[in-house]
Amino acid sequence: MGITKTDFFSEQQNQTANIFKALGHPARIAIVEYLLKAKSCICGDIVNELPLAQPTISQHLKELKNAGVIQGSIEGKTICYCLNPEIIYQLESIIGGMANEIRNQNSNCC
Amino acid sequence: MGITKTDFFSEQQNQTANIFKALGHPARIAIVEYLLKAKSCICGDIVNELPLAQPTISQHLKELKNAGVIQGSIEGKTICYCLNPEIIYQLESIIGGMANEIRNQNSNCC
DNA sequence: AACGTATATTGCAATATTACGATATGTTTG
DNA sequence: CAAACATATCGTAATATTGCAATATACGTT
Repeated sequence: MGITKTDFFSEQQNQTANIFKALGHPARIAIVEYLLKAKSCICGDIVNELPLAQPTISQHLKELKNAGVIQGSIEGKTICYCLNPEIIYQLESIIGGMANEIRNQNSNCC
Repeated sequence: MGITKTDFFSEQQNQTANIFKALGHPARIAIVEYLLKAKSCICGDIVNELPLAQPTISQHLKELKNAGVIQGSIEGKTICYCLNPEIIYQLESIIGGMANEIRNQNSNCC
């Protein structure tokens, strides 16, 4: 159907999936990488950096913001976007937890 | 259009996005969590664990496999699925790198 | 070989995503 | 206030994803 049965999964699972989903597009990875590289939180240069039209980028930024991956605050004429450390740390913890579980369970299956 | 302009992004960006995308669905998160919990690499119980029909789960497993997140090997009558440690470690490294960059750049913007 | 069990594939309907032109909104500057 | 700029929203077309019933495939057992 294309409709995701979110009701059947836990709040936690849905939220985790949402963060991953937000990062599941090369343009959005590129945006995140750019925000990391541009130490200070840079504003509208993203449109010039990516091979996508302005409305498209605006839409990607919106999705990243909805998922909590980035934050945006109005800074006069421009809007200042930057990463939300909380979410990145949260992701680090989720993946780190998975990796640790794998390291601990030295299964010799497969 | 719904078509992703993968050509315009780096191989690396596309591959990273693909892994995130594979994890960007609650059912697939649930599958990964189940594979982590069931220390030995369990086979067909996943269908009984999730509130989804068998073809749907088969499809999700296929997507996880395509992205390299899980591995499947035929084990007689059943098929044995388990996580691919490589990819999880790779993800750990990607996210860890991002988190470290954020920690190092103590920007006071936003 | 015939049956049961486990998983994959096909086909299709419903919905979501991606992309962008056109346009709206808001802000600074002249 | 008007012009210039930055960003968001709307509308729409193309494509992708999600979900499942039906069916196919593959293996082990009788």
